[in-house]
Amino acid sequence: MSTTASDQDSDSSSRSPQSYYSYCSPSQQVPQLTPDLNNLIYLDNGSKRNRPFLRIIEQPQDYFRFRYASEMAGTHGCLLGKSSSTNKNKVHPTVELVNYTGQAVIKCQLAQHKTPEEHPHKLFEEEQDNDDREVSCIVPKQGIYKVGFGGMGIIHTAKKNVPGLLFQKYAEKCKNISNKELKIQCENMAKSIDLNIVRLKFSAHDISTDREICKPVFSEPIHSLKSAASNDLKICRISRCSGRPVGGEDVYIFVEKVNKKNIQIRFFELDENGHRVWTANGSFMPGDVHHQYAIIFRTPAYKDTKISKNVNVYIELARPSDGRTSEPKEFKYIAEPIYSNSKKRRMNASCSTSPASSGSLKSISDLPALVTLNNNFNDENNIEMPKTEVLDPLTYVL
Amino acid sequence: MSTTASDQDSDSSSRSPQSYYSYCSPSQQVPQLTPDLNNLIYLDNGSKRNRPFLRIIEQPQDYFRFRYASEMAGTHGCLLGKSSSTNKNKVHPTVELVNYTGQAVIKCQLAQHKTPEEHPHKLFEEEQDNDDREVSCIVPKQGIYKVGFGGMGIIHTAKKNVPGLLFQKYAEKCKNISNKELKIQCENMAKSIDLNIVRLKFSAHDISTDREICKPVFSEPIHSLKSAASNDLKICRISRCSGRPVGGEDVYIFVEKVNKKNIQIRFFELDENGHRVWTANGSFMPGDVHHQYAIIFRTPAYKDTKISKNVNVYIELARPSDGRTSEPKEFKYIAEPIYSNSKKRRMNASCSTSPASSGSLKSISDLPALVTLNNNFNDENNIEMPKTEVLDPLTYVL
DNA sequence: TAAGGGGTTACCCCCGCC
DNA sequence: GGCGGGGGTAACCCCTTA
Repeated sequence: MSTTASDQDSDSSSRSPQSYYSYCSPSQQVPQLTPDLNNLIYLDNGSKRNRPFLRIIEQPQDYFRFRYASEMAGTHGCLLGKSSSTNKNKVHPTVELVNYTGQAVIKCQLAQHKTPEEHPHKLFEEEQDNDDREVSCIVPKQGIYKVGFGGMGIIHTAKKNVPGLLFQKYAEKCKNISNKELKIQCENMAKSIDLNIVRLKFSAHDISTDREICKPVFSEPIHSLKSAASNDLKICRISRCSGRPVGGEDVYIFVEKVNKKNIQIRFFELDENGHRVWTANGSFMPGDVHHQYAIIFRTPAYKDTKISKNVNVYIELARPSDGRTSEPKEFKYIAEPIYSNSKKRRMNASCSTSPASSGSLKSISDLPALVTLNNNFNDENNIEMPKTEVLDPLTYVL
Repeated sequence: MSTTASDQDSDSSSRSPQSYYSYCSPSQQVPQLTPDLNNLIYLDNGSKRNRPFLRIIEQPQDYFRFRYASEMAGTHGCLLGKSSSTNKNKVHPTVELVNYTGQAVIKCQLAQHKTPEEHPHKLFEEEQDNDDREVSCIVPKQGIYKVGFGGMGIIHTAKKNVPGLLFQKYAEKCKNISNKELKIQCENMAKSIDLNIVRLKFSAHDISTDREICKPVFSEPIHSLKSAASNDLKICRISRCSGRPVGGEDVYIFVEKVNKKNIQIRFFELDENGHRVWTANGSFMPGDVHHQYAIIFRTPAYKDTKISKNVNVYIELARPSDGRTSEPKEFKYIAEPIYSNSKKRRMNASCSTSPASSGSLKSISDLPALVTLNNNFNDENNIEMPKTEVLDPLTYVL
């Protein structure tokens, strides 16, 4: 949801002004090898004119499956550009070297999420058998200083190998401390590295001297697709998508891997401008999360329990640790007949996903009448529940 | 469910008559170190009088967690007797050497499920640091020829180590074939061994010569608790436990680990004698099994869709590969008002497990009225669904 | 600390689709 | 047939409770 600009390393003390130019709207797609008039915009700024800098034209996708070395036997697809998901045609992470003439080498390697340091995971290039931890390209190509990095993969370094890798790296640099001491330090360092998030680091180098032409740029983070700490949140199936405004009704949902101590179910309502005018949490306890893949929760009461007509709201999963949310699913609070103005009630008030269908929410009118009737309340009887029967929502917050 | 007798090795060509005596009812508990009058029964048979034999007094539990060597750092509880689950006091697998005088060594080791051969997993004895694959005890103790094997664990040998283990074992025995050939044979042999099931093999030996005093006995199989091929089946939560006799309604259930290609949801009805007078399967496809832990299925139609009063049936999980089933959960087919004789309908016709409660089925009267009303049909309207709206149950069979 | 359990890591393999 | 995904298993690691 958050369309953050590609961040220059946030820990770097001297923030380069160039970083302000590296913003790239996710919706903006810049095809490779075609003239890009956007360049003119960047030349329009007086203070930075003529200083070379790198800028990310196409961010990498947010989520990607990191593969272990043992999984590299076959082929499993490469890291794509962020806009590949919205468009049909595939693009790759792309950078441009601006305000530079002559040849240069652009290198790509993996950096940690929180620091500019090298990441223990390995950037892998298809069909290239180099054992470096980086991928290189030369600009200009066809006269253009833009280069897309295609065919890259991320090889997941086994956790147990990380301390050794760091030790190797620092062994010659740090001769002043004992091996034993260094080993302990490397072990501590290893613990601080998040193996589920990497960033791409692009740097530009003089083709003959290898000297850096400008400051490197860092991509937005790429999250491991298989970890419950960083994966994509998703509501796959939901047992009911309507209910009473007083709440307190059980809903069974099937979800992609979640951590039971780090998940919320959020109900919210949007106004016509798309602003959230009401939110509340579904109530459940960690024990109601079944093996990371399913949750039973109780619907929260709507802000007005005496609504006279149905209200459409949304349900989403939210992960407190990083603020990520799932795609929302629709939910409808059904007006109780006693408060309803119209005596005509709708029959299509509730819905249910069918076993035969896949996870996506169906149009209500697609559903067989039998199913749409299942969860209706016996509204002809018009029974109002005693207040004491509505269980208190125990909102669970991390 | 099946109360099989402890089986003498079924592959043995000459079946020992003693095996007929080794039957031990699961409900029968023989406390250790107390006189056992049952012995008299066994002495009553003319043909076998005075021949020594081993008999299992207490079977091991059906399900146990096999631990990897890497998990043996702490302690995780030992293998118990089968009747420990029904009683409070713990018992251990126990054998008795009958018709023997003088001292003897009783050994216990792991055997494969289908053959009397040694199992690659390792029997482990607490506080004993022996690297044997067996546990030994000496009888008589306190004058009694019964011995309980306490403090045993099962160490799961890694699958990849099995061929090597077999090779080691056969290397000196089979000098007539080449190492290469033997290696291949060991690899094939390894594939045929079920690592998720073991049996205990008890043998009695002369204390000085180590010669076997009688044929060994084999316990009932012990299943690995963590594998979906052998674990305990369980329905943990169920979104509804009542429905229409015509079936076709969605039910969401949370289950313990299952294999989507090897699981069925069975509805059945019992008569007053406990015989299954009707069975039908819930319909779903492998894709409706969510990550091994949850299933959406459609209820089957009851044999009579025009029942005039509610019918209580049961739902269970069934695993075709080994015929195992879960504990059943109750389900009620609700008579449609049009066919009902009585005009008084029950309000407690449906139920739902509450998020706050654990998995076990609650008494219907325990449930809050609000919840019990959720899934009722709008029976006041008395709408009969057109036949075409009822989806055909697509019974999935392995 | 014993006794049980759930979750994570690393690995292995299966699909549907070109 | 092999790409581009994806789910399941094996092995390991750690957490709850009492």
